Amino acid sequence: MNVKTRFPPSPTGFLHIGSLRTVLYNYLHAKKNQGALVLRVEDTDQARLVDGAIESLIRTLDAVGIAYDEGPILLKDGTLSSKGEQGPYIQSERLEIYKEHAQRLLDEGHAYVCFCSKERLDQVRKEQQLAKLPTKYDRTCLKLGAEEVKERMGAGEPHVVRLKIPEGETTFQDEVRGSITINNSEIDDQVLVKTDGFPTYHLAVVVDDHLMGITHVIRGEEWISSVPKHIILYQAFGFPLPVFAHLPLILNPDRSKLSKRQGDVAVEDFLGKGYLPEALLNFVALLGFNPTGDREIYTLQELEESFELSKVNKGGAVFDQEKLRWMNGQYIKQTDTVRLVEITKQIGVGKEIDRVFMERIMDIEKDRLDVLINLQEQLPMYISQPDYNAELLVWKKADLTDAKTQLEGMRSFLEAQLDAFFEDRSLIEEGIKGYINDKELQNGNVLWPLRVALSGAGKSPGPFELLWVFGKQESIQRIKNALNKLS
RNA sequence: GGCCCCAUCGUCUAUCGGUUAGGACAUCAGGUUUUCAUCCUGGAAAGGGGGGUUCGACUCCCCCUGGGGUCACCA
Repeated sequence: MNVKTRFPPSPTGFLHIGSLRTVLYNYLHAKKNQGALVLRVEDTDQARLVDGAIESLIRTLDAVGIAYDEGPILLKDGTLSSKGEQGPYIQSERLEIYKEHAQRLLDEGHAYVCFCSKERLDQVRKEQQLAKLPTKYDRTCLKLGAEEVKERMGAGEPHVVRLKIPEGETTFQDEVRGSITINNSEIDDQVLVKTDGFPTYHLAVVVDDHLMGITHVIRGEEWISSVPKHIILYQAFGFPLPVFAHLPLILNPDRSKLSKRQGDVAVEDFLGKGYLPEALLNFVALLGFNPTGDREIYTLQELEESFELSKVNKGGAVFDQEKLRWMNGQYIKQTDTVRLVEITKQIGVGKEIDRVFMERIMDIEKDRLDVLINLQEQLPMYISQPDYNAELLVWKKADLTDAKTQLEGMRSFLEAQLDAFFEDRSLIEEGIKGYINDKELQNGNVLWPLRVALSGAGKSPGPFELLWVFGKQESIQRIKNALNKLS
Protein backbone atom coordinates (compact mmCIF):
# COMPACT_ATOMS: atom_id res chain seq x y z
CA MET A 1 0.00 0.00 0.00
CA ASN A 2 1.81 3.10 -1.17
CA VAL A 3 -1.01 5.59 -1.43
CA LYS A 4 -2.88 7.03 1.49
CA THR A 5 -5.38 9.86 1.27
CA ARG A 6 -7.39 11.49 3.95
CA PHE A 7 -10.57 13.36 4.60
CA PRO A 8 -11.02 15.87 7.37
CA PRO A 9 -14.69 16.84 7.44
CA SER A 10 -15.96 20.20 8.50
CA PRO A 11 -16.81 20.12 12.21
CA THR A 12 -20.41 21.14 11.72
CA GLY A 13 -21.90 17.69 11.69
CA PHE A 14 -23.29 17.61 8.20
CA LEU A 15 -21.63 16.75 4.96
CA HIS A 16 -21.44 19.59 2.49
CA ILE A 17 -21.92 18.65 -1.14
CA GLY A 18 -18.42 19.96 -1.85
CA SER A 19 -17.04 17.83 0.95
CA LEU A 20 -18.83 14.86 -0.53
CA ARG A 21 -16.91 15.33 -3.74
CA THR A 22 -13.67 15.80 -1.81
CA VAL A 23 -14.12 12.51 0.07
CA LEU A 24 -15.19 10.82 -3.12
CA TYR A 25 -12.06 11.89 -4.98
CA ASN A 26 -9.89 10.89 -2.04
CA TYR A 27 -11.67 7.57 -1.99
CA LEU A 28 -11.37 7.07 -5.74
CA HIS A 29 -7.72 7.95 -5.77
CA ALA A 30 -7.00 5.57 -2.92
CA LYS A 31 -8.98 2.75 -4.52
CA LYS A 32 -7.45 3.25 -7.93
CA ASN A 33 -4.02 2.85 -6.38
CA GLN A 34 -4.85 0.06 -3.94
CA GLY A 35 -4.29 2.53 -1.14
CA ALA A 36 -6.13 3.56 1.98
CA LEU A 37 -8.45 6.36 2.96
CA VAL A 38 -8.19 7.90 6.41
CA LEU A 39 -11.01 9.74 8.12
CA ARG A 40 -9.67 12.26 10.57
CA VAL A 41 -11.70 14.55 12.77
CA GLU A 42 -10.30 18.05 13.01
CA ASP A 43 -11.95 19.42 16.09
CA THR A 44 -9.32 21.83 17.31
CA ASP A 45 -11.69 24.73 17.53
CA GLN A 46 -13.39 24.40 20.87
CA ALA A 47 -15.86 27.12 20.07
CA ARG A 48 -17.21 25.30 17.06
CA LEU A 49 -17.73 21.90 18.56
CA VAL A 50 -21.07 20.37 17.70
CA ASP A 51 -22.49 17.57 19.75
CA GLY A 52 -22.86 14.33 17.84
CA ALA A 53 -21.12 15.70 14.78
CA ILE A 54 -18.77 12.77 14.39
CA GLU A 55 -21.52 10.21 14.74
CA SER A 56 -23.71 11.95 12.22
CA LEU A 57 -20.86 12.25 9.75
CA ILE A 58 -20.00 8.58 10.02
CA ARG A 59 -23.61 7.69 9.38
CA THR A 60 -23.75 9.86 6.30
CA LEU A 61 -20.58 8.42 4.84
CA ASP A 62 -22.03 5.00 5.45
CA ALA A 63 -25.36 5.90 3.89
CA VAL A 64 -23.61 7.17 0.83
CA GLY A 65 -21.42 4.09 0.53
CA ILE A 66 -17.97 5.54 1.04
CA ALA A 67 -15.88 3.17 3.11
CA TYR A 68 -12.69 4.41 4.75
CA ASP A 69 -9.87 2.25 6.01
CA GLU A 70 -8.81 4.13 9.11
CA GLY A 71 -10.52 6.50 11.46
CA PRO A 72 -13.29 6.70 14.01
CA ILE A 73 -16.10 4.20 13.66
CA LEU A 74 -19.50 3.83 15.19
CA LEU A 75 -20.20 0.64 17.10
CA LYS A 76 -23.58 -1.07 16.96
CA ASP A 77 -24.48 0.24 20.39
CA GLY A 78 -23.86 3.79 19.21
CA THR A 79 -20.54 4.37 20.91
CA LEU A 80 -17.46 5.64 19.16
CA SER A 81 -14.44 3.47 18.51
CA SER A 82 -11.78 3.50 15.84
CA LYS A 83 -9.87 1.36 13.39
CA GLY A 84 -6.34 1.74 12.08
CA GLU A 85 -2.85 1.78 13.55
CA GLN A 86 -2.10 5.48 13.44
CA GLY A 87 -4.73 6.74 15.85
CA PRO A 88 -6.13 8.49 17.65
CA TYR A 89 -7.95 9.94 14.65
CA ILE A 90 -9.60 12.69 16.60
CA GLN A 91 -7.34 15.68 16.95
CA SER A 92 -8.58 16.75 20.35
CA GLU A 93 -7.17 13.44 21.57
CA ARG A 94 -3.74 14.19 20.15
CA LEU A 95 -2.93 17.35 22.06
CA GLU A 96 0.28 15.95 23.55
CA ILE A 97 1.62 15.18 20.10
CA TYR A 98 1.10 18.73 18.89
CA LYS A 99 2.59 20.13 22.04
CA GLU A 100 5.77 18.14 21.56
CA HIS A 101 6.05 19.19 17.96
CA ALA A 102 5.48 22.82 18.77
CA GLN A 103 8.16 22.64 21.43
CA ARG A 104 10.56 21.18 18.92
CA LEU A 105 9.92 24.08 16.58
CA LEU A 106 10.48 26.49 19.44
CA ASP A 107 13.71 24.78 20.45
CA GLU A 108 15.05 24.82 16.93
CA GLY A 109 14.18 28.43 16.29
CA HIS A 110 11.44 27.83 13.71
CA ALA A 111 8.78 29.26 15.95
CA TYR A 112 8.43 31.84 18.68
CA VAL A 113 6.17 32.75 21.55
CA CYS A 114 3.85 35.73 21.13
CA PHE A 115 2.02 37.61 23.88
CA CYS A 116 0.18 40.11 21.73
CA SER A 117 -3.43 40.61 22.67
CA LYS A 118 -6.31 40.07 20.30
CA GLU A 119 -7.08 43.78 20.59
CA ARG A 120 -3.61 44.87 19.59
CA LEU A 121 -3.65 42.46 16.64
CA ASP A 122 -6.96 43.82 15.45
CA GLN A 123 -5.62 47.32 15.76
CA VAL A 124 -2.51 46.54 13.74
CA ARG A 125 -4.56 44.84 11.07
CA LYS A 126 -6.87 47.79 10.81
CA GLU A 127 -3.99 50.17 10.33
CA GLN A 128 -2.43 47.96 7.71
CA GLN A 129 -5.67 47.79 5.82
CA LEU A 130 -6.00 51.55 5.94
CA ALA A 131 -2.48 51.96 4.64
CA LYS A 132 -3.31 49.36 1.96
CA LEU A 133 -0.50 47.15 3.16
CA PRO A 134 -0.67 43.37 3.37
CA THR A 135 -2.19 42.39 6.71
CA LYS A 136 0.45 40.52 8.63
CA TYR A 137 1.64 40.14 12.17
CA ASP A 138 4.26 42.81 12.81
CA ARG A 139 6.64 40.47 14.65
CA THR A 140 6.74 42.53 17.80
CA CYS A 141 7.24 39.48 19.97
CA LEU A 142 9.99 38.08 17.77
CA LYS A 143 12.24 40.74 19.29
CA LEU A 144 11.61 39.55 22.84
CA GLY A 145 14.62 38.20 24.73
CA ALA A 146 14.66 34.62 25.97
CA GLU A 147 14.70 35.79 29.56
CA GLU A 148 11.65 37.96 29.19
CA VAL A 149 9.72 35.22 27.43
CA LYS A 150 10.55 32.79 30.16
CA GLU A 151 9.53 35.23 32.82
CA ARG A 152 6.19 36.18 31.27
CA MET A 153 5.33 32.58 30.56
CA GLY A 154 6.25 31.73 34.11
CA ALA A 155 3.87 34.41 35.30
CA GLY A 156 1.11 32.67 33.41
CA GLU A 157 0.63 35.34 30.77
CA PRO A 158 -1.55 34.13 27.89
CA HIS A 159 0.43 33.44 24.75
CA VAL A 160 0.44 31.71 21.40
CA VAL A 161 3.17 30.05 19.37
CA ARG A 162 3.88 31.48 15.93
CA LEU A 163 5.69 30.02 12.97
CA LYS A 164 8.68 32.09 11.93
CA ILE A 165 8.42 32.38 8.18
CA PRO A 166 11.90 32.43 6.64
CA GLU A 167 13.01 34.70 3.80
CA GLY A 168 12.83 33.57 0.21
CA GLU A 169 10.08 32.04 -1.86
CA THR A 170 8.18 28.80 -1.76
CA THR A 171 7.29 26.68 -4.77
CA PHE A 172 5.22 23.56 -4.86
CA GLN A 173 3.73 21.22 -7.40
CA ASP A 174 0.00 20.74 -7.47
CA GLU A 175 -1.27 17.62 -9.23
CA VAL A 176 -4.13 19.46 -10.85
CA ARG A 177 -2.64 22.90 -11.33
CA GLY A 178 1.06 22.42 -11.85
CA SER A 179 3.69 24.62 -10.30
CA ILE A 180 2.71 27.39 -7.90
CA THR A 181 5.18 29.89 -6.44
CA ILE A 182 4.68 32.44 -3.74
CA ASN A 183 7.03 34.93 -2.13
CA ASN A 184 7.51 34.22 1.56
CA SER A 185 7.11 37.89 2.31
CA GLU A 186 3.43 37.35 1.56
CA ILE A 187 3.07 34.77 4.29
CA ASP A 188 1.98 35.66 7.80
CA ASP A 189 3.69 34.27 10.88
CA GLN A 190 0.90 31.80 11.37
CA VAL A 191 -0.29 30.96 14.86
CA LEU A 192 0.49 27.31 15.50
CA VAL A 193 -0.69 26.91 19.07
CA LYS A 194 -3.58 28.95 20.41
CA THR A 195 -3.94 30.51 23.83
CA ASP A 196 -6.05 27.57 24.95
CA GLY A 197 -3.21 25.22 24.10
CA PHE A 198 -4.97 23.71 21.10
CA PRO A 199 -3.12 23.62 17.81
CA THR A 200 -4.45 25.47 14.80
CA TYR A 201 -5.41 23.57 11.69
CA HIS A 202 -2.05 24.34 10.12
CA LEU A 203 0.08 22.69 12.76
CA ALA A 204 -2.29 19.78 13.20
CA VAL A 205 -2.65 18.85 9.52
CA VAL A 206 1.05 18.84 8.88
CA VAL A 207 1.89 16.81 11.95
CA ASP A 208 -0.96 14.36 11.45
CA ASP A 209 -0.53 13.93 7.73
CA HIS A 210 3.07 13.05 8.33
CA LEU A 211 2.50 10.80 11.32
CA MET A 212 -0.38 9.02 9.64
CA GLY A 213 1.65 8.39 6.51
CA ILE A 214 -0.54 10.42 4.20
CA THR A 215 0.92 10.46 0.69
CA HIS A 216 -1.70 12.55 -1.10
CA VAL A 217 -3.41 15.63 0.22
CA ILE A 218 -6.54 16.12 -1.87
CA ARG A 219 -8.77 18.97 -0.82
CA GLY A 220 -10.65 22.04 -1.98
CA GLU A 221 -9.08 24.96 -3.77
CA GLU A 222 -9.73 27.28 -0.85
CA TRP A 223 -6.68 25.71 0.78
CA ILE A 224 -4.21 26.63 -1.92
CA SER A 225 -3.12 29.81 -0.24
CA SER A 226 -2.13 28.02 2.92
CA VAL A 227 0.03 25.41 1.24
CA PRO A 228 3.21 27.53 1.40
CA LYS A 229 3.10 27.78 5.17
CA HIS A 230 2.46 24.08 5.38
CA ILE A 231 5.50 23.49 3.24
CA ILE A 232 7.59 25.69 5.47
CA LEU A 233 6.37 23.61 8.39
CA TYR A 234 7.22 20.35 6.64
CA GLN A 235 10.68 21.72 6.00
CA ALA A 236 11.13 22.93 9.56
CA PHE A 237 10.27 19.46 10.81
CA GLY A 238 12.32 17.78 8.14
CA PHE A 239 9.28 15.83 6.93
CA PRO A 240 9.04 14.66 3.32
CA LEU A 241 6.36 16.44 1.32
CA PRO A 242 3.13 14.69 0.32
CA VAL A 243 1.60 15.18 -3.12
CA PHE A 244 -0.83 18.09 -3.17
CA ALA A 245 -3.96 18.22 -5.30
CA HIS A 246 -6.39 21.09 -5.00
CA LEU A 247 -9.84 20.53 -6.39
CA PRO A 248 -11.82 23.23 -8.15
CA LEU A 249 -14.64 24.76 -6.16
CA ILE A 250 -18.27 23.78 -6.53
CA LEU A 251 -20.23 26.93 -7.24
CA ASN A 252 -23.63 28.52 -6.75
CA PRO A 253 -25.46 29.51 -9.93
CA ASP A 254 -23.95 32.98 -9.50
CA ARG A 255 -20.50 31.39 -9.51
CA SER A 256 -19.64 32.13 -5.91
CA LYS A 257 -18.49 29.34 -3.63
CA LEU A 258 -21.37 26.94 -3.03
CA SER A 259 -23.21 27.89 0.09
CA LYS A 260 -26.45 27.49 1.92
CA ARG A 261 -28.82 30.33 1.22
CA GLN A 262 -28.99 29.39 -2.44
CA GLY A 263 -30.53 25.98 -1.79
CA ASP A 264 -29.59 22.75 -0.17
CA VAL A 265 -25.92 22.00 0.26
CA ALA A 266 -25.95 19.21 2.80
CA VAL A 267 -25.86 15.63 1.61
CA GLU A 268 -28.29 14.83 4.40
CA ASP A 269 -30.81 17.22 2.84
CA PHE A 270 -30.66 15.39 -0.45
CA LEU A 271 -30.80 11.97 1.14
CA GLY A 272 -33.80 13.11 3.15
CA LYS A 273 -35.63 14.02 -0.01
CA GLY A 274 -35.05 10.69 -1.60
CA TYR A 275 -32.04 11.27 -3.76
CA LEU A 276 -30.25 7.97 -4.20
CA PRO A 277 -26.69 7.78 -2.88
CA GLU A 278 -25.42 6.36 -6.19
CA ALA A 279 -26.95 9.25 -8.08
CA LEU A 280 -25.44 11.79 -5.72
CA LEU A 281 -22.02 10.20 -6.01
CA ASN A 282 -22.25 9.85 -9.78
CA PHE A 283 -23.33 13.43 -10.19
CA VAL A 284 -20.80 14.95 -7.87
CA ALA A 285 -18.01 12.87 -9.42
CA LEU A 286 -18.70 14.49 -12.77
CA LEU A 287 -18.30 17.95 -11.30
CA GLY A 288 -14.69 18.36 -12.23
CA PHE A 289 -13.84 14.98 -13.64
CA ASN A 290 -14.90 13.07 -16.72
CA PRO A 291 -13.83 9.56 -17.65
CA THR A 292 -14.87 9.81 -21.28
CA GLY A 293 -16.85 12.91 -21.97
CA ASP A 294 -19.82 11.37 -23.73
CA ARG A 295 -21.35 9.23 -21.05
CA GLU A 296 -23.08 10.37 -17.88
CA ILE A 297 -23.92 7.31 -15.86
CA TYR A 298 -21.06 5.51 -14.15
CA THR A 299 -20.97 3.00 -11.36
CA LEU A 300 -18.67 3.65 -8.43
CA GLN A 301 -16.59 0.76 -9.67
CA GLU A 302 -16.15 2.39 -13.06
CA LEU A 303 -15.21 5.67 -11.46
CA GLU A 304 -12.61 3.93 -9.34
CA GLU A 305 -11.04 2.42 -12.40
CA SER A 306 -10.90 5.55 -14.48
CA PHE A 307 -10.09 8.16 -11.87
CA GLU A 308 -6.95 10.19 -12.28
CA LEU A 309 -5.92 13.32 -10.46
CA SER A 310 -4.28 14.69 -13.57
CA LYS A 311 -7.64 14.55 -15.35
CA VAL A 312 -9.37 16.73 -12.78
CA ASN A 313 -10.52 20.08 -14.16
CA LYS A 314 -9.09 23.34 -12.94
CA GLY A 315 -12.13 25.56 -13.29
CA GLY A 316 -14.95 25.71 -10.75
CA ALA A 317 -18.21 23.94 -11.55
CA VAL A 318 -21.72 25.24 -10.97
CA PHE A 319 -23.89 22.83 -9.05
CA ASP A 320 -26.83 22.30 -11.37
CA GLN A 321 -29.67 20.81 -9.36
CA GLU A 322 -31.76 20.30 -12.44
CA LYS A 323 -29.27 17.88 -13.87
CA LEU A 324 -28.95 16.17 -10.51
CA ARG A 325 -32.69 15.61 -10.54
CA TRP A 326 -32.51 14.16 -14.03
CA MET A 327 -29.71 11.85 -13.02
CA ASN A 328 -31.58 10.77 -9.92
CA GLY A 329 -34.56 9.96 -12.12
CA GLN A 330 -32.34 7.80 -14.27
CA TYR A 331 -31.20 5.90 -11.22
CA ILE A 332 -34.73 5.52 -9.89
CA LYS A 333 -35.86 3.93 -13.13
CA GLN A 334 -33.20 1.28 -12.92
CA THR A 335 -33.46 0.65 -9.20
CA ASP A 336 -35.33 -2.27 -7.72
CA THR A 337 -38.82 -1.32 -6.53
CA VAL A 338 -38.47 -3.00 -3.16
CA ARG A 339 -35.44 -0.92 -2.33
CA LEU A 340 -37.15 2.22 -3.57
CA VAL A 341 -40.07 1.60 -1.23
CA GLU A 342 -37.70 1.02 1.63
CA ILE A 343 -36.01 4.37 1.06
CA THR A 344 -39.31 6.11 0.53
CA LYS A 345 -40.66 4.86 3.83
CA GLN A 346 -37.41 5.84 5.52
CA ILE A 347 -37.85 9.43 4.45
CA GLY A 348 -41.34 9.35 5.84
CA VAL A 349 -43.41 9.03 2.68
CA GLY A 350 -46.22 6.48 2.65
CA LYS A 351 -45.22 5.11 6.03
CA GLU A 352 -48.78 4.10 6.85
CA ILE A 353 -49.38 2.37 3.53
CA ASP A 354 -49.26 -1.40 3.25
CA ARG A 355 -45.91 -2.50 1.91
CA VAL A 356 -47.20 -4.66 -0.93
CA PHE A 357 -49.66 -2.02 -2.05
CA MET A 358 -46.90 0.56 -1.84
CA GLU A 359 -44.63 -1.54 -4.00
CA ARG A 360 -47.27 -1.69 -6.69
CA ILE A 361 -47.70 2.05 -6.56
CA MET A 362 -43.96 2.51 -6.79
CA ASP A 363 -43.82 0.14 -9.71
CA ILE A 364 -46.11 2.26 -11.80
CA GLU A 365 -44.92 5.62 -10.51
CA LYS A 366 -41.17 5.23 -10.61
CA ASP A 367 -40.87 6.09 -14.28
CA ARG A 368 -42.37 9.48 -13.63
CA LEU A 369 -40.37 10.30 -10.51
CA ASP A 370 -37.16 12.27 -10.28
CA VAL A 371 -37.00 12.65 -6.51
CA LEU A 372 -38.67 10.07 -4.28
CA ILE A 373 -40.23 12.57 -1.92
CA ASN A 374 -42.39 13.82 -4.77
CA LEU A 375 -44.32 10.57 -4.57
CA GLN A 376 -46.03 12.15 -1.58
CA GLU A 377 -48.24 14.26 -3.83
CA GLN A 378 -49.38 11.23 -5.80
CA LEU A 379 -50.31 9.15 -2.80
CA PRO A 380 -53.74 10.57 -1.84
CA MET A 381 -55.45 9.25 -4.95
CA TYR A 382 -54.33 5.73 -4.11
CA ILE A 383 -55.47 5.76 -0.51
CA SER A 384 -58.87 7.27 -0.87
CA GLN A 385 -61.56 7.68 -3.46
CA PRO A 386 -60.71 10.82 -5.38
CA ASP A 387 -63.06 13.69 -5.82
CA TYR A 388 -63.22 15.39 -9.18
CA ASN A 389 -65.49 17.08 -11.66
CA ALA A 390 -67.69 14.80 -13.79
CA GLU A 391 -66.58 16.61 -16.95
CA LEU A 392 -63.08 15.34 -16.43
CA LEU A 393 -64.38 11.91 -17.39
CA VAL A 394 -65.08 13.07 -20.92
CA TRP A 395 -62.42 12.45 -23.53
CA LYS A 396 -61.66 15.40 -25.79
CA LYS A 397 -63.11 13.59 -28.81
CA ALA A 398 -66.22 12.30 -27.04
CA ASP A 399 -69.13 13.48 -24.91
CA LEU A 400 -70.78 12.80 -21.58
CA THR A 401 -73.10 10.12 -22.88
CA ASP A 402 -70.26 8.26 -24.49
CA ALA A 403 -68.21 8.40 -21.30
CA LYS A 404 -71.10 6.88 -19.44
CA THR A 405 -71.64 4.17 -22.03
CA GLN A 406 -67.99 3.19 -22.08
CA LEU A 407 -67.70 3.14 -18.30
CA GLU A 408 -70.73 0.96 -18.01
CA GLY A 409 -69.24 -1.35 -20.59
CA MET A 410 -66.02 -1.46 -18.64
CA ARG A 411 -67.80 -2.15 -15.42
CA SER A 412 -69.55 -5.23 -16.72
CA PHE A 413 -66.44 -6.37 -18.56
CA LEU A 414 -64.34 -6.12 -15.40
CA GLU A 415 -67.01 -7.67 -13.23
CA ALA A 416 -66.88 -10.71 -15.46
CA GLN A 417 -63.15 -11.14 -14.90
CA LEU A 418 -61.57 -13.40 -12.30
CA ASP A 419 -59.34 -11.94 -9.60
CA ALA A 420 -56.34 -13.45 -11.35
CA PHE A 421 -57.00 -11.17 -14.30
CA PHE A 422 -56.08 -8.17 -12.15
CA GLU A 423 -52.82 -9.71 -11.09
CA ASP A 424 -51.26 -9.60 -14.52
CA ARG A 425 -50.62 -6.30 -16.24
CA SER A 426 -50.24 -7.76 -19.71
CA LEU A 427 -53.40 -9.77 -19.28
CA ILE A 428 -55.26 -6.60 -18.33
CA GLU A 429 -53.92 -4.73 -21.30
CA GLU A 430 -54.64 -7.50 -23.77
CA GLY A 431 -58.09 -8.04 -22.35
CA ILE A 432 -59.17 -4.44 -22.57
CA LYS A 433 -57.58 -3.84 -25.93
CA GLY A 434 -59.35 -6.95 -27.17
CA TYR A 435 -62.61 -5.58 -25.83
CA ILE A 436 -62.04 -2.26 -27.61
CA ASN A 437 -61.23 -4.09 -30.80
CA ASP A 438 -64.25 -6.32 -30.67
CA LYS A 439 -66.55 -3.37 -30.14
CA GLU A 440 -64.74 -1.39 -32.81
CA LEU A 441 -64.16 1.49 -30.43
CA GLN A 442 -61.31 3.96 -30.21
CA ASN A 443 -58.76 3.69 -27.42
CA GLY A 444 -59.48 7.16 -26.12
CA ASN A 445 -63.22 6.61 -25.78
CA VAL A 446 -62.68 3.80 -23.31
CA LEU A 447 -59.26 4.40 -21.86
CA TRP A 448 -59.61 8.06 -20.98
CA PRO A 449 -62.76 7.79 -18.87
CA LEU A 450 -61.53 4.57 -17.35
CA ARG A 451 -58.26 6.16 -16.32
CA VAL A 452 -59.97 9.22 -14.87
CA ALA A 453 -62.48 7.07 -13.04
CA LEU A 454 -59.61 5.22 -11.42
CA SER A 455 -57.32 8.13 -10.68
CA GLY A 456 -59.62 11.10 -10.54
CA ALA A 457 -56.91 13.13 -12.18
CA GLY A 458 -56.19 14.68 -15.53
CA LYS A 459 -52.67 13.34 -15.39
CA SER A 460 -51.84 9.94 -14.00
CA PRO A 461 -50.41 6.54 -14.81
CA GLY A 462 -52.34 4.53 -17.39
CA PRO A 463 -55.54 2.58 -16.70
CA PHE A 464 -53.99 -0.88 -17.06
CA GLU A 465 -51.46 -0.12 -14.40
CA LEU A 466 -54.05 1.42 -12.13
CA LEU A 467 -56.29 -1.61 -12.48
CA TRP A 468 -53.36 -3.75 -11.48
CA VAL A 469 -52.65 -1.62 -8.43
CA PHE A 470 -56.25 -1.44 -7.23
CA GLY A 471 -57.46 -4.95 -8.00
CA LYS A 472 -60.98 -5.95 -8.89
CA GLN A 473 -63.02 -4.69 -6.01
CA GLU A 474 -61.53 -1.24 -5.61
CA SER A 475 -61.41 -0.68 -9.35
CA ILE A 476 -65.05 -1.46 -9.83
CA GLN A 477 -65.94 0.67 -6.85
CA ARG A 478 -64.17 3.62 -8.43
CA ILE A 479 -65.92 3.07 -11.73
CA LYS A 480 -69.26 2.99 -9.94
CA ASN A 481 -68.39 6.27 -8.30
CA ALA A 482 -67.65 7.76 -11.66
CA LEU A 483 -70.95 6.53 -13.02
CA ASN A 484 -72.72 8.17 -10.10
CA LYS A 485 -71.15 11.45 -11.03
CA LEU A 486 -72.45 11.04 -14.57
CA SER A 487 -76.05 10.25 -13.75
C1' G B 1 -6.83 46.38 -2.18
C1' G B 2 -2.24 42.54 -1.89
C1' C B 3 -1.33 37.60 -3.27
C1' C B 4 -2.90 33.14 -5.69
C1' C B 5 -6.01 30.37 -9.05
C1' C B 6 -9.20 29.95 -13.27
C1' A B 7 -11.52 30.94 -18.44
C1' U B 8 -15.21 25.85 -24.77
C1' C B 9 -22.87 26.19 -25.83
C1' G B 10 -27.27 29.10 -20.25
C1' U B 11 -25.04 24.67 -17.11
C1' C B 12 -21.62 20.07 -16.62
C1' U B 13 -18.02 18.69 -20.09
C1' A B 14 -14.90 16.16 -24.74
C1' U B 15 -10.86 18.05 -27.67
C1' C B 16 -4.21 17.23 -25.40
C1' G B 17 -1.78 22.07 -33.31
C1' G B 18 -5.11 20.23 -38.66
C1' U B 19 -12.55 18.06 -36.24
C1' U B 20 -18.68 20.16 -40.09
C1' A B 21 -15.64 21.91 -32.19
C1' G B 22 -18.51 15.98 -29.87
C1' G B 23 -21.84 14.39 -25.63
C1' A B 24 -25.29 15.41 -21.43
C1' C B 25 -28.90 18.70 -18.60
C1' A B 26 -32.05 22.64 -19.70
C1' U B 27 -34.58 24.73 -24.05
C1' C B 28 -37.36 24.56 -28.87
C1' A B 29 -39.82 21.47 -32.85
C1' G B 30 -41.69 16.76 -34.20
C1' G B 31 -42.99 11.38 -33.21
C1' U B 32 -45.05 7.26 -30.00
C1' U B 33 -49.44 7.55 -26.56
C1' U B 34 -56.20 7.74 -23.57
C1' U B 35 -53.53 12.03 -20.11
C1' C B 36 -48.98 13.16 -17.83
C1' A B 37 -44.34 11.14 -17.61
C1' U B 38 -41.03 7.91 -19.94
C1' C B 39 -39.02 6.92 -24.66
C1' C B 40 -37.43 8.15 -29.87
C1' U B 41 -36.00 11.85 -33.82
C1' G B 42 -34.43 16.62 -35.07
C1' G B 43 -33.11 22.04 -34.20
C1' A B 44 -30.99 26.30 -31.95
C1' A B 45 -26.78 27.06 -28.74
C1' A B 46 -19.69 27.80 -27.29
C1' G B 47 -13.70 28.59 -27.77
C1' G B 48 -13.90 36.80 -23.68
C1' G B 49 -10.47 40.54 -26.33
C1' G B 50 -5.56 41.78 -28.30
C1' G B 51 -0.79 40.38 -29.56
C1' G B 52 2.73 36.71 -30.75
C1' U B 53 4.88 31.30 -32.09
C1' U B 54 3.53 28.14 -36.37
C1' C B 55 2.29 26.31 -43.02
C1' G B 56 -1.86 25.99 -39.49
C1' A B 57 -4.23 27.60 -33.35
C1' C B 58 -9.85 26.40 -28.86
C1' U B 59 -5.28 23.91 -28.04
C1' C B 60 1.57 26.79 -26.86
C1' C B 61 3.53 31.97 -24.88
C1' C B 62 2.50 37.19 -23.32
C1' C B 63 -0.85 41.24 -22.12
C1' C B 64 -5.75 42.90 -21.06
C1' U B 65 -10.59 41.79 -19.43
C1' G B 66 -13.72 38.89 -16.57
C1' G B 67 -14.73 35.46 -12.61
C1' G B 68 -13.28 33.06 -8.16
C1' G B 69 -10.38 31.97 -3.74
C1' U B 70 -7.61 33.82 0.30
C1' C B 71 -5.77 37.40 3.51
C1' A B 72 -8.29 34.69 11.92
C1' C B 73 -5.78 32.36 18.23
C1' C B 74 -12.18 28.91 11.83
C1' A B 75 -11.45 24.76 9.47
